[in-house]
Amino acid sequence: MPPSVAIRCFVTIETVTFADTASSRLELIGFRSTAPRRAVLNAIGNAPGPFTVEDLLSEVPGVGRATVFRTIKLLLELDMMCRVPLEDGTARYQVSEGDHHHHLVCRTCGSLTEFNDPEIDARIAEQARTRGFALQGHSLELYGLCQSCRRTA
Amino acid sequence: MPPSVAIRCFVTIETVTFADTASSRLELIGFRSTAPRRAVLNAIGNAPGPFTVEDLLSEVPGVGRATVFRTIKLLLELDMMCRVPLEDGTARYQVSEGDHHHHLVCRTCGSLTEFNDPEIDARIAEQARTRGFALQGHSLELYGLCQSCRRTA
DNA sequence: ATTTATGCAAAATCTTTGCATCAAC
DNA sequence: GTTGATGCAAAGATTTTGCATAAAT
Repeated sequence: MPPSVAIRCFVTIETVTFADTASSRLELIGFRSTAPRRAVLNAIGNAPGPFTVEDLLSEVPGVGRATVFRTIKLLLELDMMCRVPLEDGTARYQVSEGDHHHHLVCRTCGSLTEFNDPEIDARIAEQARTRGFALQGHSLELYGLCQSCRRTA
Repeated sequence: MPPSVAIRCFVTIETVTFADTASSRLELIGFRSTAPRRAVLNAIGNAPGPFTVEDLLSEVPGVGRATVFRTIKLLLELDMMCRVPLEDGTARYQVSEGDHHHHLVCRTCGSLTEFNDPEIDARIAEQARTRGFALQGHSLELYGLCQSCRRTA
């Protein structure tokens, strides 16, 4: 009988959170990892959906307003989060799922769905080119009723 | 010699101003034509380009802030003016030239150029349809440098 | 006469800033 | 020990509201 060998394999499934990723990226470019900052990043990462600044403020009771505003600004500048303008002039924030994208904004429940459309992007680039406009960015939001609100209505 | 007939023809070229048009439309739906309101409509009609609420306020010194805000809101609701959201969260206002349209927003000089693209609109409708989204409106802004700012830069 | 619109000033929002203190590196 | 980050509260900026008065129909 040949000798047997026991092989035990540990597989750790690590969920890399938004807070972790963001924190690392911030540290890389010289920002410090502080408790208040991490708290804000966690709150953002755990948000169940699009949120307002007010929402975020109430999720991090110990943290000062200024810090929350400063953190949001930081993440926006680094494209780690996106700001979605609503029709009433207010905005919602959300962690960007992919790269560049557009949004479907539900007027009833406020849900935000990201989507991409290379054809639209191409036409946009073309329109800019035609007009001698040096395109640097764009923003596209669709407003209406999401699938479930539509059924309810 | 046959009798002659003099025919004199008066042609009046009337420039119908924005203020006139808007005022009439407002009266038609039951709003009153008041001096402050007309002043605001005139200022809007005479604006050399996109303007902020602040710009408008300073153009109608005698008129109260509330009236200016209320008039803007009214015109937006009636689609007689459009609100263009900028990247910094502020907005500019402009009399809509055509029907539905999109905007090229110059990051340097702030100029706003309207454009249309049926193909983009079609793709947008298609994207909504695919997702079971009842599309009711959309907003598309392109950010970058306009032709002249681009040359200067 | 009715009823809408106005102006004012206060209130309500929303965001930024100055600065002393605290914490990270 | 340096330097960046924080919290607080005050200041700014922006928009809305209540209400007595004025003006339009």
